[in-house]
Amino acid sequence: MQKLLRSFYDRETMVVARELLGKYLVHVSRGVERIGRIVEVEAYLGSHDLAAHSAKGLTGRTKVMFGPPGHAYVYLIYGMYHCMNVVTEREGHASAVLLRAIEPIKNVAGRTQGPGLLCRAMRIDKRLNAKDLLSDDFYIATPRRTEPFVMIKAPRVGVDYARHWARRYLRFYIKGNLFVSRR
DNA sequence: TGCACGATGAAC
DNA sequence: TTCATCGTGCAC
Repeated sequence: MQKLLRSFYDRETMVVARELLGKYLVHVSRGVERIGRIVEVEAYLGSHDLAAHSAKGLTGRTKVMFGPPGHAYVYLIYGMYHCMNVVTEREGHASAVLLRAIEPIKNVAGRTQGPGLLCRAMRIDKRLNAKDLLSDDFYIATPRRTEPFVMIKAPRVGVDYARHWARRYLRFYIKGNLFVSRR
């Protein structure tokens, strides 16, 4: 597998989001390598995007989004689930891609259809916040063999508070994949 | 120092 | 449709 380089993440967020589909998320913890195929993502375009956490500005939680690309932004949501993002674009742009669902490839137990379930199954929590995704134990890679797929665009989930930004088609997923979260 | 509210998921 | 559960951001 070919690990994605910094230059992959340092591009327009919507391009990164679309190209993350079909890639392999790899996390090694306690000597166990877990791999999931990314099948659903959402793009958060920067501090001007009212649905993005970075729209609140530079705060303790959002500082990772304002940092350099290719790092993980992991946060606790609703007091019980974690969500994982990939920081994109140049430092200071505060954009990211939320990983919403994966297809189990290796050592992934439990359901993975949704950002909270994905993190639970991949053993991803706040300890990985701000971690470099070019690490040896936490990265995204291009699989040796890639399956062709059709991509679907849809509005993002759970961001109705973001007015017109909630209606933009910034959710991308692999058509027909069984592990895409519904709604 | 207090409090309203989630980029969710599961139960009813 | 309701609820579990708690860190964050902002009001006071």
